[in-house]
This record gives sequence, C-alpha cells and structure tokens, in this order.
Amino acid sequence: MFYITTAIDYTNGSPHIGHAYEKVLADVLARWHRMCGEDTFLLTGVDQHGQKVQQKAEEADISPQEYADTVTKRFIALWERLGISYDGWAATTDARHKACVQKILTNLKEKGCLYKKAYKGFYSVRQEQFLTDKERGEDGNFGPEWGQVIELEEENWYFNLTAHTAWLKEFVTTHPECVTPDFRRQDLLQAIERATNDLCISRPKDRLSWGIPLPFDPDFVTYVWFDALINYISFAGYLSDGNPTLPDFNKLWPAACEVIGKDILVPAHGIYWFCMLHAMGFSDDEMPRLLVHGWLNIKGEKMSKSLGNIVDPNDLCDVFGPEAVRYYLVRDTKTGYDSDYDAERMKMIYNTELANDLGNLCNRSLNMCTRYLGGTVTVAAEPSADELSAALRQSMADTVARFTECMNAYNTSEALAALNAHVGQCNAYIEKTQPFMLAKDETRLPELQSVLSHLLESCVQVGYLIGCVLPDASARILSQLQVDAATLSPQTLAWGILKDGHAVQAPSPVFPRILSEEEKQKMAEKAAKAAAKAARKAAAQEQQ
RNA sequence: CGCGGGAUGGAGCAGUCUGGUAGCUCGUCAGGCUCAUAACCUGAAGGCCGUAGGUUCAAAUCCUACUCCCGCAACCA
Repeated sequence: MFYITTAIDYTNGSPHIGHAYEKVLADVLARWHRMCGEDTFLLTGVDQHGQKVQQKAEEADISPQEYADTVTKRFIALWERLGISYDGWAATTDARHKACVQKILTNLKEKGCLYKKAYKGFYSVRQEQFLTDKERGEDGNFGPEWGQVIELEEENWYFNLTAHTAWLKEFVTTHPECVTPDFRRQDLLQAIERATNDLCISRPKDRLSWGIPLPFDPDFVTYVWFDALINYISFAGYLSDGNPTLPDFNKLWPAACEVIGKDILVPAHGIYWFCMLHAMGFSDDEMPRLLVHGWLNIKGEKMSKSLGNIVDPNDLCDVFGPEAVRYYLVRDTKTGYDSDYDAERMKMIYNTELANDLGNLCNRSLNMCTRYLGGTVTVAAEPSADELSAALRQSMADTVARFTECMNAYNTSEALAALNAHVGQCNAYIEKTQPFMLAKDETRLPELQSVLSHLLESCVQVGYLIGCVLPDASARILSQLQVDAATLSPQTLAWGILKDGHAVQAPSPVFPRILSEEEKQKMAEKAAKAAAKAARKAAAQEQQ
C-alpha cells in the first residue's frame, strides 16, 4: 500500500505556484506507484479553521464556513485543472474529521496526556501566541513584528509534549528514513533540543470560536495544528468505527510519504505530529515518513504578497496548458531544495524537451511509418544485430531502470532527464541510420522496417513512462501508437511491446510549440536565410 | 564575531564529502540533413571555477582570512 498525503492548505487566500508544486509532486509520485501496480491512496485537502479565517470572514461579513468554502472551491478547481488524482479530500470542517479529533482528545485526556493550567503573560494578538523573553528585542520590548501585544492571564489546555521529546530524539536519530532529505532531518534534530515547553492545544472560545470544541471543556476550541495534523489519520479512517465513506485505516497506515514544505517541518510535523502519534500509542514502525520540499523563489527572491510577485498557477495554465506546468514543476526542481521559478525557463523547457525532442520524435517516427510502411510495424523474429540498434535497445533498458530508480527516490527531475536523454539517442539514431534514405531503396526494406520498429518501440516506452507526469499527453501518444497503457507495467517493461504487424495511426503533434509573435518572426528570418543559402549552393552546383 | 545558503564560460546549473583532462541545458557561430512541430544531428568559440594566502608533486575540490549576494517579522508550500 502506498498512502501519500500533502499538507492541507490554509483557506485564507488563493492558491499560488508553491501550493501547486506540492500537489503536483505528490500526484506524480502517486501516479507512479499506481502504474507500478501498488494499491495507492492520495490524500489532499484544506485546513479551514483558525483565527485568520474567522477574521477574513468578519471583514467580508459572512460566516467562517462560507468564507472557507469560497476559498476551498478555488483550490479544488485548480487541482481539477492540474489533474491532481486525489482519492480522499481532507477538509477539516468535515464532521467525520471533527469526530475523530474529539475522540483523540478524549483518549489523550484519559491517558493523562493533557492538563489544564493558568498562564499569565504577554500575548501577541496577530500571532495568536504567548510571548516569552526569547521574543523580546534588544531593548527589552517586543518588536513590531508581533503587532499588538497585551498582558493576559488565562487558563488553557496543554499537551505534555516534553514527555515525548526524549523518545522523539531517539526515534529520529535511529530512523534516518523518517525525514527526506537528510539535511532536513539534521534541522529537526537541532530543533528537538529547543523543544522545552509543552504545547498549548486550546484557545478560549471568546477569543476564537472557529474551531473544533474540546469535548471535555466546551469553553475552548482546539488549536489549529492539533486539529489540522490529525487529517492524515482521520481521513484514513482512524477511529471511524468502520464508516463506509472512509478507507480502512489498517490498510493505509502508516503513510509511506507525507509531502510537506520546509516551513512546516519544524515544529509542526517533525515535533508535534510525531509526538502526538506517539502519545496516541503508535509505535516506531507506525510513524509516517516525511518528504520535505523546498520553496519556489521568483528570480532569487522569496515569493510573497508584500513583494507582489505571487504567481497564479491558473495564469500559467492559460498560457502553457496544465501539463506543461506539471512538467516544469517536477523537471526543473530538485526535490527537497529551493528552486527558482521563471516563466521563460518554463517555456524553454517545454519547447525543447517536449515539443522539439519528444513530440517531434513521435511525430517523425509515426509519419515515416505511415508514409513508407502504410502504418504497419514489421518486427523481425530476431532484433537487428547492428551496433546502432543494439545500442539503442540497451539505452532504452538503461533508461527504464534509471527512471524507476529515480522515481522511487522522489527524484523526478533526474527521472525526466533520463527519458529526455534517450529521446536524444533516438533522434541521433535517425541521423545515423537515415530511414528516409532507406525508403528510397526497395532492397533495403528490412533495414527500414527494423529502424522504424526501434523508434516506435522507444516512443511507446517513453510515452508510457512519462504518463505519471503527463497523463493526458501520454494517453495521446499511446493512442497514436495504438498501445493500451493498461497492459503495461514499469517492472515488466522490456523490448518487444510492439508485435509484428502492429498498426499505428497517422501522427498529429502532441506538444505544439509555444512561440511569441516576435519569436515566430525570428524563426521566419532564420528560415529565409537558410533557404537563400541552399539556393546559392544549388546554383553553384548547376554551374559546375 | 547571530544562524544558514550561495559566488563555476552570455543565462541557469552539476562537479566540492572521497584533490589529478572543468561537465550539462539554453543561447551564439559554422557545417550536415530533409522523415518531422521552420524541428533533428555534428562540430566550434567562450571559463585563470568571488578575492588573497596556505597545504600538496597536483586544488573548483582541503585549510585560513576577506569581499559580495540571498533567506531568517508578516502574507506563506
């Protein structure tokens, strides 16, 4: 079972390119594991509770639920557009989730993990938290970043986090696979040393009403993180008493991969979440694995609302199409690290790798097969022994192995680079074998058939594998090749999918080039120049 | 001395851990090809690997010092 989750997005603003990256990454991994025949479940959703949603709703003079629903719709619409194939939708206002959170709270209280305590101190209204001396500036006051700071005394409920930190340190140290990449795990280990306070898990209702009420103390609602993190198990069927609308928890858990951003590793997932699970009684073997991704920066700067450089994925989809956006996001980002977003680069990668390389390869191969061989693939009983063809078959096998290895290591960028490298091999193979010349000599028909079958076989395998990133384009490629993806699997992908006599369709471009008017102009000039040169050459030859 | 990341041909990056011909993509230039989405293939130019020292037979890589850039309040993956 491959249970994969994403962070659930906070519904106080529209989705941006960073949200999209995380979901696309998770979706690509989910699709890959589905292709491999694994039972796969992808969970994503929205975090709808909390102070900021309540505030925004008050400003708009609507209920928090209405506000959250409005924003939620934007997320759902984007995920539909980007082809995110989620199996479960985690919205924290869902009654099933609320019930689960309350059951967990009740259980933890019975176990003695929760306690009520009065606390008096300085409270930041903006940040929704009490401040300690660590937050004081050099002059002894709290800086402007905390907004309005008031002195406040109130009772709250606490989770005995510190009772679990010794275990956590041991667990993270002895289970290197619990956080990927490893340098993030090192960050976490450092952060554990600093976790010296228990976690306040309640907010008085008079201050914040938009949340899940504590089942044993109705004057309080649950702190957003204690609510939100539980989505990973509540929507997996934890404590659901066999609710048929939820999955079987025992089948799903533990999550093979929880995809999160670097900002919420510490303390939320790395400390709170692991400790919460431990308190609930989950063993080391039942802990989820975290995949921590970096951020997309804009020209080296952090993306932020104040800088006004937020990128709306919908705008990109309008220009490039959703699949090009998907490809760019997982191709140009080294999983785990920050990367730079650049629309020009996205266009370049689309035009070169998808249009010029892969798209053109499929198109020219299918076209030659249609024109020269009537659309029928002829496969010899024994594959051609010539060096070029043998090398191409070897390249294909190596590529499948490399792709598999990279995808299993979450390395989408290198996986796609491997596919592209094989496409380059194929294009070079055409130059060397010159099938369009072979077609002019009837006696060389067997060679022509062999070359084209090698090319088309490569198109099938590459077109199939790329399906986890580009489901739609993959389907179109395989449709032209008349191959059913359902009959294939990465593990058994071997030379010889196309059988003798296989019929293919005439091609039509799957990845049309994206060019501005200016670029088209430039291309035209270049072509005119080349034509003039060819004409001069022809004239010179005629004179001789 | 706050913490961390970075500085490699025009652009973006890999290589640094485990010293030894500096590699990739794009761009530029030249040639080839004509099956193809004015695509494809081949080749070339272009770098004293931030600066200054040090270790070594040998340093982009190890050591030291310095310079410059970017994150580290909020919005926020």
